[in-house]
Amino acid sequence: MDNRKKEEFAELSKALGHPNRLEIIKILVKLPSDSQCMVGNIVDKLPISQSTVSQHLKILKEAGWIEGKIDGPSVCYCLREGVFNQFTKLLQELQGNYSDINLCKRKN
Amino acid sequence: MDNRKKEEFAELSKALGHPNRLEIIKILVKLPSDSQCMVGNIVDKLPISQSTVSQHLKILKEAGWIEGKIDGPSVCYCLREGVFNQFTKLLQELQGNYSDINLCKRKN
DNA sequence: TGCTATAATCGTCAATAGACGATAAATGAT
DNA sequence: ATCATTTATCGTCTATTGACGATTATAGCA
Repeated sequence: MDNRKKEEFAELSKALGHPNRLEIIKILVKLPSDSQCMVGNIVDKLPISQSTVSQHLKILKEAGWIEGKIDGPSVCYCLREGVFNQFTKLLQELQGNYSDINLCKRKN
Repeated sequence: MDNRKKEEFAELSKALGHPNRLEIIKILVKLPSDSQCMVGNIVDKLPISQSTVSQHLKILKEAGWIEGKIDGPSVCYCLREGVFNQFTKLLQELQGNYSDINLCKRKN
């Protein structure tokens, strides 16, 4: 895993590393395919303010988890295509051919 | 995904969200099964001080990624058994039955 | 042209993170 | 008992994060 990938993976992981952002991802995953994913909908489902949600969305967008589509006066957010695959692949690459053989023998 | 799992997943992700910590995980994964994984070995491979490495190890340990075994005057760190499986499962649970159908139709 | 709705950005603040050197604690060797 | 080695912790510092309310920007409507 080269440096670029390491940075990419670290940023994706870091973005995932907050309960409210995980919740946002969960909301987007669970959306029926024909429904809207406006910011307001997300704000309604989280116990934090609109501006804070907007910040979290920015972090998720910059990390590559989501995309925003302007739709009239509002913005529709959605998961970026293939991002789960991307993340899973990076995780597997980190894991390599690791097996439990590598574990320290535990005596304590 | 209940709240407990969300916190657990967020902490694991957050711990992974730093290049130096990713590097530490990579070092532990790559270790030959019969070699030592002393802190000093890790310090030698990273461009940061011993105290900072120790902090990163603490974060990884508290998140559940690694374990430390005391071995004489030194400490041997290793991946916690099954942690990659745990993380992968949580990721899959987040992803649920998500498919690209949910993506916003992109026009912009 | 205003007016409303929506979301992003700004400014602020407290808390956390990430780095360092110095020190402390624990073990093993002399 | 002293000393060297190894690692954790402490104290400090700066930068970043996560939260908020207020403001700004943009689009659609009256």
